[in-house]
Amino acid sequence: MSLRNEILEVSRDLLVERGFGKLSMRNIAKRANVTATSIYLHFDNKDDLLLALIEESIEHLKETLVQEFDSTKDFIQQLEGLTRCYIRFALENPQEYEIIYMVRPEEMPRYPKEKFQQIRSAYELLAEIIENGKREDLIDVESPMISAYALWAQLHGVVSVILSKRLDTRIPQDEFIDQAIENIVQGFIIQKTPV
Amino acid sequence: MSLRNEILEVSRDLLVERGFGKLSMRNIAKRANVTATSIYLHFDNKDDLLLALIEESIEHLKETLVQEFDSTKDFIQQLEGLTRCYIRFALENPQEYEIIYMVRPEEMPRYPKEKFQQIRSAYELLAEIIENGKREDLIDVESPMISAYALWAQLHGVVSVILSKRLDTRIPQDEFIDQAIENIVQGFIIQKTPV
DNA sequence: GGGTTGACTTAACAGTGTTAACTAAGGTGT
DNA sequence: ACACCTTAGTTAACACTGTTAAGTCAACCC
Repeated sequence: MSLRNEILEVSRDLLVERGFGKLSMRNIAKRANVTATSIYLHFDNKDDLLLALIEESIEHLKETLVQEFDSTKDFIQQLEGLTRCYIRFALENPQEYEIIYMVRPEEMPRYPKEKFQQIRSAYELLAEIIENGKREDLIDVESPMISAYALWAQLHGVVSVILSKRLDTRIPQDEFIDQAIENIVQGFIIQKTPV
Repeated sequence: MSLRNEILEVSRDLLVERGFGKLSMRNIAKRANVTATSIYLHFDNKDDLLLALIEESIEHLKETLVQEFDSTKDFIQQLEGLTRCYIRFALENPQEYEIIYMVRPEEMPRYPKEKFQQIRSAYELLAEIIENGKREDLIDVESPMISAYALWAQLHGVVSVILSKRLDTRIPQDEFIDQAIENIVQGFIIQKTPV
């Protein structure tokens, strides 16, 4: 196996094992049985390596969502299914989710913004569903793109509150998730039947 | 002025000026005209200093929300007012908001969880409003606490997407915020009038 | 066989948080 | 007055971090 892939694999392992904070060039190198500088032969710098990991994780998330998607279900079921799937992915792969959304574009000035906006590909599926819902006149949204973004932002909030362990200990996580999903989905479909 | 306050002030300035990432003990010390080790005479460690900054920022956020709160308005207006105010605070004080929610409890194992859960005090106002809404039978929520948390999580998601510059450049920020707030608030009040 | 290329290492720089040991000043007790 | 202790600060160092310049060593090419 090429050293590049070895590095990626080791990095992935270390990320899952010890978390983002402990992911250092020297740690990675040590486990790959090379020196830290060798990594620079295959990646421009740490950001570049992280970006490669991020892209892998995005792909993973995307696959998971696509796999879950069931076009035979009705609109609301599709929406709820995807939101549930999204949250499930994040909880089952916390480190992967974190690396996708914790690494901040502004702290990686060397890398083109497009790379980061590519991340939104995860939300494109949402946009598609919403677009369909609009076409079939099931919801009444002005801009499916903005709506999809808003939906995704809310989802991300729910996930990040859980992952960063900010949830009040008195609150059962499952109930919180159910409540949040209900709010999010309901907030969406209300627009067809205004009060 | 005591050195402790001087350090806090300098830290606050540096945080706002250069951001969280550039906030180092040596930088702070240099601007306060002391050595880095002097900081340790007044704070246990960097986490301790950060926590002091966080508490200040929480207080600021809390004050801003309380000031905005207008009990004469009706339930929905109260809800929308507070969500708007929350988002406005975050956009006007990005560094303060970030330090509140970006510093992660798990990366500060030395500090008691309660300190971090105290952060939820910001959401207590939300819980109160919801509680009132329930009492006056304006909404039908099972648990006001869980609902308040869900609401806050959604809000946080919207804010963090904007602050981390993840918003698609084609999407006007204001429209995104309006759409998100509408979704969030609507998702809430629907529960009184189920479809 | 000499030259070039590629993969890798060593050594170093500048930065980080943190600690142990030290200094200097001021106040207190006798 | 003098010894003592506390307070507030320092210097020097440790163990990390990302990153770079320079060097090594083997394999391949002509």
